Amino acid sequence: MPTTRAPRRDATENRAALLAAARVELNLDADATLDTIAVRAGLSRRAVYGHFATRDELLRELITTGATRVATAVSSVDHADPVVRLALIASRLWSEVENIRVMALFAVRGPLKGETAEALAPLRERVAAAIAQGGAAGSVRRDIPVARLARLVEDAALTALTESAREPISGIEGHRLVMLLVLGTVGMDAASAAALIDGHPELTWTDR
Amino acid sequence: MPTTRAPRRDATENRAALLAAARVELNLDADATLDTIAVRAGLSRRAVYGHFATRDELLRELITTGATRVATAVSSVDHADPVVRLALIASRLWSEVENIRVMALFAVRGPLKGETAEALAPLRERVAAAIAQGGAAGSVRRDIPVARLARLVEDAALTALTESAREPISGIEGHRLVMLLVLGTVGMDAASAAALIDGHPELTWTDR
DNA sequence: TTTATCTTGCACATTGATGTGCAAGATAGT
DNA sequence: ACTATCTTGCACATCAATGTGCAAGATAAA
Repeated sequence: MPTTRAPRRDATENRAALLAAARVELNLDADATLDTIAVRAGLSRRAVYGHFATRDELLRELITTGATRVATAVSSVDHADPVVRLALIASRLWSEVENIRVMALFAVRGPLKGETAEALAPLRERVAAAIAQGGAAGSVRRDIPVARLARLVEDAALTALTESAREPISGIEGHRLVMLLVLGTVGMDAASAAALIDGHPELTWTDR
Repeated sequence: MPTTRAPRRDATENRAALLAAARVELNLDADATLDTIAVRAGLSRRAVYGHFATRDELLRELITTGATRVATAVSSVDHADPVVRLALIASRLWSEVENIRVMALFAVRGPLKGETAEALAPLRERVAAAIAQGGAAGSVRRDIPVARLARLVEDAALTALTESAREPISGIEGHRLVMLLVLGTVGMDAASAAALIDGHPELTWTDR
């Protein structure tokens, strides 16, 4: 009986490289080819099929791991003030820009729509909860129904992330921009939003 | 010499129907097939080629006519207060939802990127001008460079238009939502934005 | 009614991308 | 060094969508 040997190190590395390449390439072009992705990962298109049965499977993995990262990044957010909490969430999203953009992409388009939206559900819930609480406290606008405002807040964050792809933006600026847009969408004026950010050390940009 | 006869009435109607169908269908699915579009227009796929040489030509026409409509809708906007002007522009965009969405689509994606962006240039300029003026007057935030803020404002408007596709929204509400988001992005708090809208009769919703 | 104009249906060529089979070569585990 | 594991390159099958040619039929203009 031939005892199975351990998987080769380079193989697992290549698998990871493929996922990373897909993330990068899909951020550049939503219709990126398998070949494009493989080449960027330093492999041939044929080799991809040694790691993933189909293109969709690669994307599926990309999405689920991305969703996990985002979920954990956001789950650790906690703060009494719901508005600060929203800013914190925005802040975390910035650190996951590439993942978020890919997921936003497939949440709208293609056969993985359902799964992607589902994977992002926890994020939606946290945002909606913060908005509801903020509305009750009077610190968040009440002229837009909670569910809708939650979607708009997501879009606002996404806008900032997309902007960062259009024109290069530094880490600090991007980080601040996401928070500003989210707070603005929630009904806060620009000056107050800036003050709130500067008044809370946990909202300061830290590189890693 | 055979004097050419006038084009048939149904033919020109069908041409228009094709463009309309494309607009609708592309709003539902960015990757809509020529066949899908033709069927919605009540024609066969083959008939499309009697009106447009290629798929791209159909889209090109859709975009240029759309751009013209948007341009004229926005060009008539004029108001001393730059912020009100922005709200007015937002208001006009709402009346061109479908056109705008299609154009936003092709401004990012596909071979018509360049043309689409170019066709939207006048809109961009007007927004940027209003922002610059508002910044000087102190009624618009100055913590974000004008060009970038102009893009973000466009995105904010687009967000509202997209939201209207996600969940049905009445004309009045949609109209108001676009303005609210634009004003919020420009730095205004929710209450002031609402007050501004309600205080200016030219910002009132009119069905037509 | 006559006739040019449009539409249709079908067959077919083309293109671009995905997915498979297989043999030969490269590489890491043992 | 031996060998399982990966990668490669090429050929090939498949699929969906675009674009063409052509003949027969429908429809509006004259």
